[in-house]
Amino acid sequence: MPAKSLEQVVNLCKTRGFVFPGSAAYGGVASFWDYGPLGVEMLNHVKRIWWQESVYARDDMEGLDAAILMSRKVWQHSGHEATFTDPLVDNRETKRRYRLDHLLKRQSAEVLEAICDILKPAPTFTAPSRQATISPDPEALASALIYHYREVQTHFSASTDQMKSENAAILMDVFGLTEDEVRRASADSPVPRADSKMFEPEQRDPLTAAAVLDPADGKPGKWTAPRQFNLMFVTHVGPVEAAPNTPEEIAARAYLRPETAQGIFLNFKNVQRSMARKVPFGIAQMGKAFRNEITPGNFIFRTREFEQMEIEFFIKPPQFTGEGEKTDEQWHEEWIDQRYRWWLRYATPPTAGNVEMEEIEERFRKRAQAADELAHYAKATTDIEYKFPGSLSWGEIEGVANRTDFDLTAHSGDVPEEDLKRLKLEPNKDSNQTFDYFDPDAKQRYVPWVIEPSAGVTRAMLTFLCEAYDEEVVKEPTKQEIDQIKSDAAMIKNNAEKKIKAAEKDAAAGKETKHDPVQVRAFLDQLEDVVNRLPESLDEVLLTLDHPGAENLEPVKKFRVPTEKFMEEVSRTVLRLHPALAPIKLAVFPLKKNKPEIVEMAKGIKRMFQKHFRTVYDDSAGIGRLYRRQDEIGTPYCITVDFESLEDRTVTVRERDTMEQERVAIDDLKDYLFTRLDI
RNA sequence: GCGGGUGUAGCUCAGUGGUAGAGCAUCACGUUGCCAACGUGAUGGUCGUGGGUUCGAGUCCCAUCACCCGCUCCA
Repeated sequence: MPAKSLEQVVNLCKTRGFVFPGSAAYGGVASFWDYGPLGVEMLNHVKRIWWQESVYARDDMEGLDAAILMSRKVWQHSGHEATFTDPLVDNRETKRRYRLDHLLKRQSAEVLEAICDILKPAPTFTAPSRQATISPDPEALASALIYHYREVQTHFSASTDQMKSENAAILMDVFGLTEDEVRRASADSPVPRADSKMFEPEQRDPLTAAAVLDPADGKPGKWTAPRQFNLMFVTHVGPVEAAPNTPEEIAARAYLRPETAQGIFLNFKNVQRSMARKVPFGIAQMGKAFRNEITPGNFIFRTREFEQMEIEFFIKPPQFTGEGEKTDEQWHEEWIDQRYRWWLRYATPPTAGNVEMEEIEERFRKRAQAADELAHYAKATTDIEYKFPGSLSWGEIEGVANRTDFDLTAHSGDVPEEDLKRLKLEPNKDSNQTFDYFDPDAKQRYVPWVIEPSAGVTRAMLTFLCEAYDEEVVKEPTKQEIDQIKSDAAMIKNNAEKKIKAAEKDAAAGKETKHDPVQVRAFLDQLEDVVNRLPESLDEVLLTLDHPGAENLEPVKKFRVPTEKFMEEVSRTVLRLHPALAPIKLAVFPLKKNKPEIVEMAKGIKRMFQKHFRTVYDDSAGIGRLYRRQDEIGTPYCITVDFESLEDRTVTVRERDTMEQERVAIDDLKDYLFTRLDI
């Protein structure tokens, strides 16, 4: 059974040294996490099994590690600078937030025309070239609106004016520019400053004036101005600090890469030539990537700093594929399948039976993205998703995209007109290379197409942790103990019923209520369901107490402590990780720590293995507790040295999932463990 | 950014204006012949931060910071 709530996994991670909140001493920074001693082991294992399968096990792959910082031009031509920004608007009435272009797509033609009518006479669009940009096409209209609102804000916002004059002062003082040069440098304000009558009232807020409807309630919203969210982290190359938006600052600007893929595209020819590769072949890369996510969260599921494992697999374009050769669509399918099997293989411990394997498979699925979900570069994308516990539920863990020849063409300097048109690209005047390939077999020159399987390392770790987490009942609870829980639950119910009545009475009298009757009722229903299914549902009892409706109920508080203690007695927490993923592979214990010969022998066995994989020695508790501790962090094997060991040089090897023990000679240990750990 | 919630020991939390607590964890000593045993003791806190009310504030008031959940998304 996998984790029932994300909370369980988060707690385990924090207490057992997998993941710690970042910068905790200073109150923490949302979305940044530090990986502890066990976390770093596991991340390394995830990366290792991926690299082994993606690079070593194949004949058609090479590796790469490109720089995190690249020329800003890379991101201009890849489309990220223009597309990796989301203009968002809020409805002050419904408190809903939308992406502007998505919102416009859901408006009627009349509304879109109304917006155009408002924009056309506005001073923002008086220039003929600007006038042409106004059209009822949602995407074009979105960018026109963003530009328009920014101009409006520039003219009415005091703080913006102030910032502008400060910037101007710095430019003049420090860089010695004239007033005229400052005006030209400041590309953000092509419209001269005017008095407040410059914009008609409806021109100040076209979205609200044109009665743009909120899809949530179908009524016209009270909209905020669209704000641009650039999802890329900006930094500067060079130690000189320049004032914002000055030419010096803009020239030094760089982005932390939002994906590792572009580094591969730029090195396509380097790798192909130096390794004498023929298409089809692929390049794999792992590394950190950074995205200023608007909403990070769900623990390490979506973070602003994360690590990717990406493959760009270069294939023949469809128009050149001959008889019997795989098409782009077939290659796409093959990679989806390949990657899906990888996820399943490492989510399944070797001890799993057929029933377990089927259950695991049900929590992984492939999902083809709909046309309107696709990224700007993709022809088709299929996501591999995992059913995470709790509200997170189905979440993407890998995307396998058909990126066509978009990226390689976008970075090429010399591209035929028809290809630019087909890919909706502008000619690239910055690049001095053409990323094409001469196919010696077909005797043709072409820009390869690309299939991209792209997964997150940290997200993979979360996936495997959630899937491996189990709270197993190991000691059959007595009927008496079950009855105790039942009677406690009955008491909670009694008390809660009273609180519900009181709350309803207060609510009727217009008074503030301490309890939300609906929530409390929902909690009671859940509790009843769990109690009815006892003892099978034993592991759900404590989780139920976290229900929002259980808050502020006295009997619940009293119930929690003894129940927690009871649960600790009858159950064990075990991470059923695939051995390849387990942070610690082996733990060695002495049965008696005050018998020096036993201790010495145990430490000797630890030394035998520690250079091969992470091995620990522990004698700080009774043998039962030592086993449980290792179960909790997924250590697949424990070795115990006892009195018999001193006589015949055999030890007890205990397996994590089955808790079965086997007597193994010390001399056979290496064989025994290496085969089972697949090392 | 908006709405809601939470900040007390390493963790989970109790503390309803009057001496800062419990369980777990950690450490030491003793005991312990294979699945979260026991005994004794110890370590650990400017109660998120700043201000106010009060004889007295963890508790009431104001401000502020941080984190969590929801909204946009996606590896």
